[in-house]
Amino acid sequence: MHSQGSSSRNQYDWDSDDEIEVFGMPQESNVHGVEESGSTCSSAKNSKLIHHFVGMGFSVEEVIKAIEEDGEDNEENILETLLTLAATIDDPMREAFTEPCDFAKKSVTTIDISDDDDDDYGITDSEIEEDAFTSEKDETLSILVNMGYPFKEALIAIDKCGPGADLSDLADFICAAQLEKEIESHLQDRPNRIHDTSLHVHKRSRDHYYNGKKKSRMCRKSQKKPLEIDMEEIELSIPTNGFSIAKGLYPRVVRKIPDKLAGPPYFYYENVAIAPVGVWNKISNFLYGIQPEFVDSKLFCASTRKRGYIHNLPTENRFPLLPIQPLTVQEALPNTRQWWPKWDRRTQLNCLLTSIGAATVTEKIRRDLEECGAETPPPNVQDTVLKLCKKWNLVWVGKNKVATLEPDEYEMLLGFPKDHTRGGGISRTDRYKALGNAFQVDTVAYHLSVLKDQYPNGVNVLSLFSGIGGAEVALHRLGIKLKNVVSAEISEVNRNILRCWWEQTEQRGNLFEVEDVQRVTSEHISHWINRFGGFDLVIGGSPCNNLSGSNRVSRDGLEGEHSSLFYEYYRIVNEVMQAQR
DNA sequence: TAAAGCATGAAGTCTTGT
DNA sequence: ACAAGACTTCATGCTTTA
Repeated sequence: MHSQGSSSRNQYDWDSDDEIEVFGMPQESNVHGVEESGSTCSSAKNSKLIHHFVGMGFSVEEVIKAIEEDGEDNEENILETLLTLAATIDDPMREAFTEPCDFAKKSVTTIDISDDDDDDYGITDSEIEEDAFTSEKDETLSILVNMGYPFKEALIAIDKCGPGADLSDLADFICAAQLEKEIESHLQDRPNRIHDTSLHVHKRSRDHYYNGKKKSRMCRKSQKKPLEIDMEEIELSIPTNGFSIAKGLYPRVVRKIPDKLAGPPYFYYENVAIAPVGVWNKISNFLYGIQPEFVDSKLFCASTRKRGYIHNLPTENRFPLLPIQPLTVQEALPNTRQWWPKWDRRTQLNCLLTSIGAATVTEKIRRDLEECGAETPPPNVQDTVLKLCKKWNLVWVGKNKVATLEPDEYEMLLGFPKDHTRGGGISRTDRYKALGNAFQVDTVAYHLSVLKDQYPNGVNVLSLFSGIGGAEVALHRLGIKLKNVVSAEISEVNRNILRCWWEQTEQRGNLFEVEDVQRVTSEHISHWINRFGGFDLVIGGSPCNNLSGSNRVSRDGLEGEHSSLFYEYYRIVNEVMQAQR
C-alpha cells in the first residue's frame, strides 16, 4: 500500500491491476419519534388546536393567548395573530432555537500529522461545541433529554413552564402529560393492551412490543430501573418490520445486550425500517440476535426518516447534538411560512429521497390553484394538491407556488454542514442521491453520544459504506475526536466529499480510504488492529436499494444485488469482534 | 457525454370504521 | 377482531437537454 495526497490521508491500494465492481450505496440513518405530546388543555377541541399550532412551531403560551383573543372557532384568525406575534416579538429563545447549526466556529489549531506515529495525535482538549450551550433553553432541554424524556415533550414543558423552571416541575409536567395520554389511549383501545405486564417480546403483535416499551417509559419516574428483558426469553423473530413507528415512542431501548457483547468494540448498523418481510429478522439473527431499535428522524429534525439500528452501544445517558434542530418545516424553512396555506396542515416533511419531483408537478399545482381562483380552493382541489405535496415533499415558496427542496436544504435537514456536498465537480443530481442515502446526523449522533465520555482521547473507527461521511460528521459534531478512520466507500464523488470535509475541518487524525468493502481481507483488518491498537467502533449502513419501498424495479430484499452487501458488513464486524475479544 | 428531466407502482404499514 | 381504504417509501431507467 502507499499513501498519496495530503499527509493526513492514506490511500490503500489493494490490488493495483484489477477493475472494481461497482456496488455500493451508502446509507445513513435516522430516527423517529413522538407523534404527539401531552397537553394540559381541558377542552378537546382546544387541545387539538394547541397541538396543531405548537406543531407549527409556536409556543404554547402564544397559542393559548391567540385562542383567547380570537376564539377557538376561527383558526385563520388565530394563525394570523400568531404570525403577527412571531413577527413583532423578539424572542431570544425562539431565535436560539431556530438558528441554523453553526458548524464553522471551531478554532482548531493545525497540528502536523505523522503517518508513522500512531500514538501521538496531538490532540488537546477541544473547545468544540463549547459555546453551543449558550441558551438556557437548550441547556434545560439537554438536561431533560439526558434524563430520558422525549424531546418534543420536554420542549413543550419548557415552553409551558419556562426555561428557568425547576427541573422537578418540568419533569412533573411531562409525566402528567404522558400519563394523560396513556390513560386516554388505554380508554380508547383497551383490548390491545391487556398483556402489558408481560414482557414477552415474541408476541406476534407489534402493539404488544410497543406496549412493553411504553410501560417502561411511563413507569420510569416511580421505578427508576428500566424494565429488562431476559435474553433467554426472547424468540428472535421480529413480528413484522414496521414496528408501528407512528405510535410515536421515543427511542427507549428495553433490550438487553448479552454480556458477551457488551462493551467495546462497538458496532452500529443501520438500514431502512420498512424493509420487505423477514429482512430485519434475518439481519438481527446475523448480528448476534440483538433487536433493532427503530427510530424516526422526525424527532430530531423537520423531516421523517424511519430507520432501524442494531448496535451494542449503551443506551443510558444519551444526549442530543446542540443546537437542537427545528422540528417543523415552518421553522426550518422560515421563508416558506408566509406562503403556507392554512389547509396544508403539514408541519414536517416526508422522507428525503434520492430524487426530486418534476417541474410538471409544481406547474400543475400552480395551474390548478389559479384556475379555481378562490382564496381557499375547494376540498377536491385541496386534496389533489396535498397528495402531490406530500408525495414529492413540496414546500410553499409563493402564492399558489410550491417547490422541491434544494440540495442545501437537504443538507441542513440532515444535519450536515452547509455546502457539505457542494462543489468539487459534483453534479446536482449526485448531491440529491448522496444526501438521500445519507445518515440523519442528529439521530445517529444521539446514539453515538454515549461514546463521548468513554473516549476522551478519541476513537478509532471502521466506517463501512461511509457515503458522504454521516458517521464522521456526527462524531465530530459531538466533539469526539477521530484518531484513525478507515472509510470504505465505493463512490468516488462521495469519497471526495468526505476527504474535503476531513481537510476542511482540519482533522488531526488519519483518514484511510478504501474503495470496496469486498476487498477488505482478514489481513487488512489484522493490520489495522495492530497498528491502531484496535477499533472502537465499526459503523455503517449497508445499501438499501433492494429494500426500499421507493424501488419499483428491483426490490429484491436482502439477497438483492446491492443489499446483499450486508453480509460484507457482518463479515467484517465479526472479524473485528473475534479479533478484539 | 454528462447532467438534468421525467414517468414509472407495489409492498407494507397505518388509520378508520364496523 | 377484522376489513377496507389511506398513506408512505435511503429508486430505476429512459428521454431530453446542454
